[in-house]
Amino acid sequence: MRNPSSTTSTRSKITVPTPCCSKVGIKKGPWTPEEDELLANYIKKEGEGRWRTLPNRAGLARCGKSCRLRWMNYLRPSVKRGHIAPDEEDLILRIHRLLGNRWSLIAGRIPGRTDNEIKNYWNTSLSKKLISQGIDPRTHRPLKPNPDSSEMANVPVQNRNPKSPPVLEENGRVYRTVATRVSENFTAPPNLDDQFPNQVAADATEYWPNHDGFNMGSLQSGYDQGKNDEDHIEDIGNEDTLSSFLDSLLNDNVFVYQQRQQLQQQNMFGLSSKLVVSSSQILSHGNIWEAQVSPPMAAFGDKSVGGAPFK
DNA sequence: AACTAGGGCAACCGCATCGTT
DNA sequence: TAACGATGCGGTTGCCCTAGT
Repeated sequence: MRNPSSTTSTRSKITVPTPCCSKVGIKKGPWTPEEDELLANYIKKEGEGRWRTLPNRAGLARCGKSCRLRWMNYLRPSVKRGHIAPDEEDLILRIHRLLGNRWSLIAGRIPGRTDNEIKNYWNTSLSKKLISQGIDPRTHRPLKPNPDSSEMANVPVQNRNPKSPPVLEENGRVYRTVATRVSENFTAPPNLDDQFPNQVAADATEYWPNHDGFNMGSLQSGYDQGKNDEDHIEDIGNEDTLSSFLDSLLNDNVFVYQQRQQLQQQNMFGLSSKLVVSSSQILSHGNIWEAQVSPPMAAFGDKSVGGAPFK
């Protein structure tokens, strides 16, 4: 569930029952083949949407939410069912490490898979597999903390630096810390891949080389090196930028900062996509940069009407 | 064969968010 | 600006199946 502190709402806090869930005479429980057929035929003819009134129009004694869920998770032609392939599993692991339990976002990057399916797979299979490998499925870090950093092992990355501010929301935009120089001297990291072959390196010990495309100059334009300990904020762009950003992360690339100009232009339009990446240390110009993008509690790609922004 | 425990998965539920009025 | 409606998301529940005893 969302972290209540991650967002603010102007809505009344009075809980209003979702109308379609409180109706009498609404059928619950497993769907029958007949119901499936009714729903599928109706959507094929009329299209998706207007879920609230769809049951009546389709002749179903279900609530709109139930119809939507059934369609999205089961009946949609694009839904791929069955065994999750190893490459899909690897992708889930990598994205989950970056995003946390953002199932819809993870599903959005795995064609044919639904958020529900991935969530179930995670809860029933992957998390156990990680635990058996000695990895905390929540943090993607070793379950047995390193004695050198035992106190920090379970501390969210964002909170390790007491000076790190929380995610900021201002003027309808969302900001998060981008980079903090944490070390002048680079020391080769241990290779966790040997220990945890199914995991990308735990971010606490992840060091990224200065890949092509990492434009330090443009980074510095958002970060004043004269204020090493200060935090810096960077607005996040739209879903295209986010998508390419995620791609770059998944490919073990570093931020594509040359898109910064484009980002700034996009931000002029008030786009407020929120980006979550666990802290990663980026080697650049002899320094290790700790990218402190919003932690999973932040509202990465928060839902919006008309479809999840990054699906 | 009967019972029990555990896993897998579909579906439900509560609530956040956004657009509209 | 607030209220409302519609939609989407993530956590949780509960049913069904299977393996073990």
